[in-house]
Amino acid sequence: MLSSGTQTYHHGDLRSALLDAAANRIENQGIEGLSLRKLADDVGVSRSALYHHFRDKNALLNAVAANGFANWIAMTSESGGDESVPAPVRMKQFVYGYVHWAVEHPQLYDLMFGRPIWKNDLADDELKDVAYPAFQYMLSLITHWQQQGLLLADKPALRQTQVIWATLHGLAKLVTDGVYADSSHIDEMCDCAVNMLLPKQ
Amino acid sequence: MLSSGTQTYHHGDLRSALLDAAANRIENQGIEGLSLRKLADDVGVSRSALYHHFRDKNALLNAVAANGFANWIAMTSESGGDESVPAPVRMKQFVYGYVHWAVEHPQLYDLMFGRPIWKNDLADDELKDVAYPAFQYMLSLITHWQQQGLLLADKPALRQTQVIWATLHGLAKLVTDGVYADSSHIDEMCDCAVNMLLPKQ
DNA sequence: GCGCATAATTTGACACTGTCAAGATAAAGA
DNA sequence: TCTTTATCTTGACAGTGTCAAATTATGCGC
Repeated sequence: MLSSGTQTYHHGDLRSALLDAAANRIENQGIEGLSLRKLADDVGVSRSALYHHFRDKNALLNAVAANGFANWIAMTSESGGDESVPAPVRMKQFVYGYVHWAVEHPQLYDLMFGRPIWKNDLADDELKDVAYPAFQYMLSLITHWQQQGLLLADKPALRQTQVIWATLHGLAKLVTDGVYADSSHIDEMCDCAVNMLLPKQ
Repeated sequence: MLSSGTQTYHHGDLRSALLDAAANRIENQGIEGLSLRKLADDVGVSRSALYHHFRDKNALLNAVAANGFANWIAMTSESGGDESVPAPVRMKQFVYGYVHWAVEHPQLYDLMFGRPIWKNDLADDELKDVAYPAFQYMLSLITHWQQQGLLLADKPALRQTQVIWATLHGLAKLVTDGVYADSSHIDEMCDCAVNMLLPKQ
């Protein structure tokens, strides 16, 4: 009784059903609230059926993060690619896009850029294959800004990329974590960040 | 058989013994690796003795974070307080101090400024009482920089504080999480950040 | 269409987690 | 000394991730 297109054997496409359910639960309850057994209940399957599609809980999280990066890259290249608008405007749009995406997917953002996966060396090859190009894309984009004269000419592009990314990352995390800033002033904060990072407006 | 100064009843000062052991374990294995039962073993006490000194595991983490903030404030006011050195140098020292402290205590920094505690509203009053003054101190410090002409005069100090803090926070997290930057270039990144954030050098 | 190999799924079990209730112990106060 | 009170332990429970063995259903070769 196979209903839709590409899928594996008898229970339908369990792998992507698990991925969807996991993404949903993460979005709502956060990574902490994700239990493999509840997940199995959501999909209507036994608690250890998952292990035939993912080696680990970590492998499942990696796959969710990988999907997130694919989504993220789509959003990012959309707001950065249009060559007809002037570079400063594109930079502003990029900053807005970056922070807003993080605010709209706080838990997913946390999973993708957070300590548990990267510092503890839990990222598998599949995730690295999609995450590293994303990092590289940011580098090329900001290098491009520098070439267009938006940034300091006498500082290495890599360092400026790291600082700009740090600012975006920090804005995103402070807002999503609710530590100090709240989400009603995101745009003002983004504006201020662009103003401070562009040497001459 | 009470050995040292201020302590409660018969087992000695269990509360602070637990705090010390918890801080040690967090420093080494991270928050994820902290189990109340291992902690009890470390101190040589039963698994639920802890509940007479902390309501929860969360209450214990709050107390560790609160200690971290006390430590952090001591470090911070040390590098920012000396009025004899010029303001730009002090700012640079502050940036260095901030990022280096985070890199030296990555797990503790994560606990103090991370999502689990703040977003999920798990911070108790004791923690807020020591954390909010820390945030306020950063605001007053950066406002002071603005008054001395280091920052943009036409942008609100609060916004610039948020952006600067976001940059520091982002640098710290990117380095400690090992996402993109590694720790051998911390100083170069800090230098670059200061250069980019100061409108005229 | 039949039977076998193989993949998918389930059940049982284990070690581990945080937390609580009830009992045991030792200290403090009268 | 006796009572009270705080401290600590033991037993228990629900929940977690993970694995081995058993069960089921699917696809392929005949």
